[in-house]
Amino acid sequence: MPKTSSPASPGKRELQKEARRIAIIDAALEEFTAQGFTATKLDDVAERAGIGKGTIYLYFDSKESLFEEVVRRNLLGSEEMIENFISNFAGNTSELLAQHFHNMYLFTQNEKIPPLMAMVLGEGVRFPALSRFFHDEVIKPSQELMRRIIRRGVERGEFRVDAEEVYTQILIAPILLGALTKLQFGAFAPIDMADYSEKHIDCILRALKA
Amino acid sequence: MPKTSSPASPGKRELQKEARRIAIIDAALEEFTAQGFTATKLDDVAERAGIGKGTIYLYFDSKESLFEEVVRRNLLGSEEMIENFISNFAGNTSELLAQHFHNMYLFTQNEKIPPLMAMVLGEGVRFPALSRFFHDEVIKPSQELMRRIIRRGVERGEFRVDAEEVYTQILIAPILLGALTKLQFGAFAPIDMADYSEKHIDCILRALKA
DNA sequence: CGCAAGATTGACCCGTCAGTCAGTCAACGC
DNA sequence: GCGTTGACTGACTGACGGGTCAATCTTGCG
Repeated sequence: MPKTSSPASPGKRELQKEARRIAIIDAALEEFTAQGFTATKLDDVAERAGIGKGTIYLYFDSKESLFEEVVRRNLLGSEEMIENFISNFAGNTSELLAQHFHNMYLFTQNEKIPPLMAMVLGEGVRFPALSRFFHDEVIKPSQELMRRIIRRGVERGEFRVDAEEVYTQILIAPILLGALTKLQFGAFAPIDMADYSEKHIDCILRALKA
Repeated sequence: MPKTSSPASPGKRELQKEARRIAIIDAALEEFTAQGFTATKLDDVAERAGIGKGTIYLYFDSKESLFEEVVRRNLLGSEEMIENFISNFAGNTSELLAQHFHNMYLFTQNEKIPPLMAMVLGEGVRFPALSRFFHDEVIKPSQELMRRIIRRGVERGEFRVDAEEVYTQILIAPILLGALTKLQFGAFAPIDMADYSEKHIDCILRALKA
């Protein structure tokens, strides 16, 4: 079988390896999100990445660890960026909150994200390690950011004093459900996400306002 | 050829058949919710139901149609009951809404329900028919009930006039996310669902109040 | 060049199940 | 009883796909 990947890259093997690793993860993302974890065949992942199946095992221990890497690389947040955004925001907290939610909606608009979330929710139960990782690395930091914003609002007297006691899940839930609904039912029951997000943010502000 | 619908006709075999059908669905529910669709072995379903695997195929065409039956039997709502409840409610709409949400929280507290929801989310993408069914039979009716309650509130001047425009998903989302969160992360990050639901209902009422 | 080290490959191995079906068993009518 | 009918069974099959590894190719270096 002729080798095709010979062109160029006289450079380091190191670079090649890292590029290949990423190519595999990207291909796996495509397949996992399209087929789900169990239904995805590593043969297909390999084909999409333009390599042989065996090669996958040079980079990952198993299908499962590949899956974890896919989640890791694609859901791991840019928390620092958001943190800076929050710290440096000058306007009032309602605007800050609205902007932050807007950003989250943008994030979930990325077509790769909802299927990934659905997978983690749907198949996560059978991967406790992944579940834990997801909670610690994605859910918890995101909750803490939310809490910081709310605290800011309370301190400035913009939000009611017991606003901090509201579970951040309650506030965020519609974003996730919106993404999942669109994924599952969008084909026959489309949602106007712009309108949806606007109404959502409006509801939240009403619920938190002093 | 034996009697079809005449009352009090024991027809031993008939009864046996219906009982067996239900036994299979119940066993399948257990296995599906514990293992997920793909990971569930029909041998295990059969063993749990106390029958041979072949028998399953006397009652269902395939693993997939068995799955659909499981969903059908367990998520199909008691809409009429709820409808009566709403129609006959005497108090103000805030109380009605609170009560209705309370009921939904109770429903999701049933330990069988969250895994089922997670399955529909996780594997639903590969079963468009199921997705559609789920939307038409579960989501849509539930949204319509919600909308009726909100309309009642608006008509009585209890809710703001544009409350009807709020997407019912936004209001319901925290229930689903709460159930899923508890399922996925409850083991290491427990939630006080009573408190959670209370805060949730409080938020909603603030968001809708006139 | 030539060759060793390392990278890649895909045919193969092997366990796993969904689904089948020939044979067994139990109920019912007579 | 006894024969017919339908329910039930579980060993079997065929497809499938995760994971392996001996063979092959590529690269870097002397």
